[in-house]
Amino acid sequence: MAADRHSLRARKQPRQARAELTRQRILTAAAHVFAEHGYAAGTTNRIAERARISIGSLYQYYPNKDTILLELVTRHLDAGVLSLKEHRDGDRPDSLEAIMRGYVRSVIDNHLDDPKLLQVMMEQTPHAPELVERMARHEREQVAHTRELLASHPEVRVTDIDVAAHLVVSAVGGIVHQLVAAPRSVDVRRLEDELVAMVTRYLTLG
Amino acid sequence: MAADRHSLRARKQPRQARAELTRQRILTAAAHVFAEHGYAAGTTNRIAERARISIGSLYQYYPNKDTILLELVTRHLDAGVLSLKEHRDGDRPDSLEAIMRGYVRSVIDNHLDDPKLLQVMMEQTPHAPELVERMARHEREQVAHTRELLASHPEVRVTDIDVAAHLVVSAVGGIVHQLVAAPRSVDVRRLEDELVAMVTRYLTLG
DNA sequence: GCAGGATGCGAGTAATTACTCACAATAGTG
DNA sequence: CACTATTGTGAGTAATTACTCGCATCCTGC
Repeated sequence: MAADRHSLRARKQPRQARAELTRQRILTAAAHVFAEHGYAAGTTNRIAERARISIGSLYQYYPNKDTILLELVTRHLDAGVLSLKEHRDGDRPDSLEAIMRGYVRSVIDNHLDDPKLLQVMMEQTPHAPELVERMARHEREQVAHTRELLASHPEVRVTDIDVAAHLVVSAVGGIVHQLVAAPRSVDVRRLEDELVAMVTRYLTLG
Repeated sequence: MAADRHSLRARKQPRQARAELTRQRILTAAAHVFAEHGYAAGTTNRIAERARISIGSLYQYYPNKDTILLELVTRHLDAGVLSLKEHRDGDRPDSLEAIMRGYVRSVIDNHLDDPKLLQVMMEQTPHAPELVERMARHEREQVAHTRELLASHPEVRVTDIDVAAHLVVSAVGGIVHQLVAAPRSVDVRRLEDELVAMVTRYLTLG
């Protein structure tokens, strides 16, 4: 996971339809392999094998191993943002608790999808500057959005909105990641209820 | 990070004082190297070099690389438990908030000590069965202890003590890990205050 | 001071793995 | 069909790295 000088080399971009298909096959295979073996043991040869293409083809689409993970992370983040947007647009709840429930559930659903892969992404983030940057930006956006939400909602009573927004995002993210890391010893929906309750009470009783 | 058959091979145990010293040197060096390079790039040769011993000597004390990390994790967990005990025995606070403040601060202090190393430990945990087991046990103990605390404290009003204990441990652990992973963009003590407030309110207004 | 055990050494080995390159197969175009 | 650009192939390479082993050095008890 070091800086790579392969990045600069020009990669041809797909002209035929099968090229795009191969790209997708590689990503899907990589997701499986990384989830099963972790990043270090998830070798590029294994990925190619699983995708049923040759190792040479793989390197025609991705200049190095890091880039594959980077694309997986990007897609995961994009999917998360989209999911949040959908949750918000679906219904217009007025109570703060309903909003928080939507948020919490959305985050949980995103992460329970493929816990192992998510674990790998979290692991490798600190070792790739590109990933660090992307994650940091994503978090800033989350906090900013939450801040706006809190600021505009009449039920919210906290002294410092910035800190509160940060805490909410950290709490939900942190707990869900804990949940993902360890095999869940407690019912997910049950924990969701309590988490929503905790956050809501915190926000309304400042 | 696979199963290793070296583990069974007998390792001599120290007779002379310098042996124990070397052991300690290895551990200290390993902590630095893992923190700086991560686990995969933190090679045993680098550790030996930093400890100013030969690679051969290193393998006289630890049968393989995994074992070194395992010992570091063990010591960290033990230190954490000890720190918690001290916090509890130091003063006898009666308010729930004071207890929670002590707990949160203890966890934060433990983790802010060497964030990078902690990151590596968290990363590797899922890849070593021994570590998984140890961590799981540690968490069970934490939850059990918290459960007892909540059960015996008159201020606590929650419907399900088990879930509440789980949530508190997850929340504190999760948020602190988030805090450690990302460069903290918000003041630590400030976040601590709010975290304590959140948890306390949750517990007292069930 | 010496015998024997404990500790230290480090060049070398076997295995792994990211990545290359010379070439083959295939698809679009006139 | 021929011709060219695009896509696919996989044996091979260079680098890395966990770990070994035969030997040197040191310490301790007698």
